[in-house]
Amino acid sequence: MKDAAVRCFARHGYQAASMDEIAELAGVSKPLVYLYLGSKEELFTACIRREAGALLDAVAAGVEDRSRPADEQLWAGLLAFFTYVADHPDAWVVLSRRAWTQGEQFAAEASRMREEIAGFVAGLIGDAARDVHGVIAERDVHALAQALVGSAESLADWAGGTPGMTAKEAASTLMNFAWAGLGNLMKSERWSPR
Amino acid sequence: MKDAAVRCFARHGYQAASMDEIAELAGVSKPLVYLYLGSKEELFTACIRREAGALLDAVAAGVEDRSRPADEQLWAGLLAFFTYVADHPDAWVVLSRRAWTQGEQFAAEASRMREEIAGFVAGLIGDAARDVHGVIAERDVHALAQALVGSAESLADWAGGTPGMTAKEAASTLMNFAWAGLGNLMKSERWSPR
Amino acid sequence: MKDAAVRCFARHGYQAASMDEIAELAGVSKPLVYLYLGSKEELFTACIRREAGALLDAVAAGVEDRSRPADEQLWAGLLAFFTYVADHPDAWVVLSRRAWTQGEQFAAEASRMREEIAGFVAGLIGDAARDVHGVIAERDVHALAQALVGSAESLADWAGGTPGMTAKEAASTLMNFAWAGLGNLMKSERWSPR
Amino acid sequence: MKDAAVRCFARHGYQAASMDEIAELAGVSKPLVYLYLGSKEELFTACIRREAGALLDAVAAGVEDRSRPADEQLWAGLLAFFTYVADHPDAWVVLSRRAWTQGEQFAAEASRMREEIAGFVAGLIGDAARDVHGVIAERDVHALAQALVGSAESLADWAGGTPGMTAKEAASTLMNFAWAGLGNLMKSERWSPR
DNA sequence: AATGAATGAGCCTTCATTCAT
DNA sequence: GATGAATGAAGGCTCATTCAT
Repeated sequence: MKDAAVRCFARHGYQAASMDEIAELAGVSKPLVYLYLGSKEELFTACIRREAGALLDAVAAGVEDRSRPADEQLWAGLLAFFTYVADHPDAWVVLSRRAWTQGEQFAAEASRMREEIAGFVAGLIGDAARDVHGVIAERDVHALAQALVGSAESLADWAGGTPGMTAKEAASTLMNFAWAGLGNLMKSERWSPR
Repeated sequence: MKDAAVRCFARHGYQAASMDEIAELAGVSKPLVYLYLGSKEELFTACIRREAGALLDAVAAGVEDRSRPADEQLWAGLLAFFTYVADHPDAWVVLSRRAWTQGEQFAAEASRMREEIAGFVAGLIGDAARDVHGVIAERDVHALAQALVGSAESLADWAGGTPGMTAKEAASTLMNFAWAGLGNLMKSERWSPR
Repeated sequence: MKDAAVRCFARHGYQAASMDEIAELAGVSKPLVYLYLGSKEELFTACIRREAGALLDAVAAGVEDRSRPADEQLWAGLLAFFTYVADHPDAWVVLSRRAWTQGEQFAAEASRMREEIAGFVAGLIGDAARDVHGVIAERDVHALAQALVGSAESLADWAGGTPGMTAKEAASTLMNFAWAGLGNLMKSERWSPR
Repeated sequence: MKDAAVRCFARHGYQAASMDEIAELAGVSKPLVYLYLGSKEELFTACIRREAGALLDAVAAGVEDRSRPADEQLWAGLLAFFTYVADHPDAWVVLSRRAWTQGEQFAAEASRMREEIAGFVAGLIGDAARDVHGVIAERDVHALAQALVGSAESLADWAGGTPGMTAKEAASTLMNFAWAGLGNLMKSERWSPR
């Protein structure tokens, strides 16, 4: 039943999705939806929470061991992320920033997940910096995490619309793109305008 | 009048924005809005088109000279982009992926702008590759462009919510993040899982 | 089970009372209510009938002997009425005119009880008239009965909301108010506009 | 438009009256009702307020001169009341206690009117008591006012359902019924159980 | 005998959209 | 050219009522 809701929300967005359609897609009557999931708001929140949890779990399961080298962790996390998103396109649509237009309360819900991922990535970047004895400002760490997460999101969207683009390929592209840049930053080899 | 519409759409999103509010904010009567801009859809499309054009113009003006070195062009473009976004937050809200309500046809409109920027970035990447006599697959070029654009979007959103974050700082962070990664890719120094 | 229904109907009125609440308050499941009492309408009708019967019985028991002098009968009846109403506020709420939702057929049900009481009162008035060899039109008898019943209802409601007002006090007030008026009417000492 | 609403509320009561029917009866579309009168609650409140005001005005106009003898004032007020009720049966249905089932907020509204009338009547009774140098407890005055108002309400309802019953007749019956009773009370000729 | 589970039907409310002026 | 006034259509939510067990 929540699956149907996620499908509808993914297709039309929160506002445009109608409870009628959700109920019909779920093959049940509307009052039943209200009986089990409460209002439309609660239903949406529940969907986001469930999907966010599943995505976080998938990534955590992929990373597996938080004591491995940072680059391996990042690689594993990216791979798990792209794989999950490829396998659950509707979930991704609901979670991605695209869906954040609707009312602050939902933004908060999905935003929490994003921040958790960004925080995890920021942790990795910090670890990596320590590994190479590099220095990097706290603020830069967060900005970089945002950039990395953003590029992952963007690539995920793009991969979703590009037939033949595998999760591994996307993860690989992003890893190459990001890791060298991060490495240089840590070694303080900064680019600067001439 | 379009300004009012952009403000409303930015504040509430497409669906939640009401024509009543737009008309009131514009200081005119509702029928006038319909007379000049047609339906709500057309109005939104027109807004997006206008704002997208302005953003593209700003970036183009920043880049200025398409014969300069690729890194300088990228830097100038990023700086122009972050500056414009900081100066026109409402426009950015409407243009950013956040506003791409599912199931609507406006996605196409904003998507066009995004693709134009991504194409420009892809061109830069190709140029840079040629400059260093590097090799890089066509598909990778596009994937990288998507990643870069995505990280720029993400950073723009994040900067919008982070007081004291200047456009220059954001551009600098992203430039450092991206340029080294691109450079390595071009030199075929790829990261690969052990 | 009917007790629960009466409580609910008294609290919320017919329309606003929900079968869910009634069933819950009765401590049984909803289908059981339907099994035993049929529809909501039938349930309400049954409640009214039961409460009306109980009220009538109480008054009849108070009057006791239909051969006593009319004033004693009236006094006894009033006292019994106010006592019963004070002791069963919910029953009174359901029976009183307040509950006669327009357009429903239950009006008939409660109305029957009211007419029975009014008829009894009318009989008393007729008896009293004969006692004093007075003359009084048939129509006047009924009008007076209505007036007396109405003032009793009104006083009952008022007493319900006035702490410290006893049944005896209410009955006494009404008896004084009514008896002299009736007496005068019977003696044809009518008030008429100057 | 409010007329239609009053008619509907009178026919079905607050809960059972539907905005659809009100709009249809008024010959306008439903949104128009909402535009002018707001929600169903506001509409009902407005109706009650209007009708209560009109009824109070009618009675006040009938009484005309507050310095006349109390019995004349009462007579004039009763006549005006019964006349108004006979001429505006729907208004009376909405105002009478029958309609008070629905939600406390409305009860308060109509109750205000009833208390105003009861207060006026109580004033008359007090005046009359002073005229005959009678003594009567404050509490009795209010109880009697309630009784009188109640009998008026009851008679009004009954007259509404009794063809050929004129307002004058009803007023006359009630005046006879009440005035002697009040007179006796003031002269302390109280009835008491043997 | 008793109930958890399910629904058809309807109501209040809103909003994009259009006439008549 | 501009608008006050009006509406068709649709959506969220509830409730009396009934099966299948």
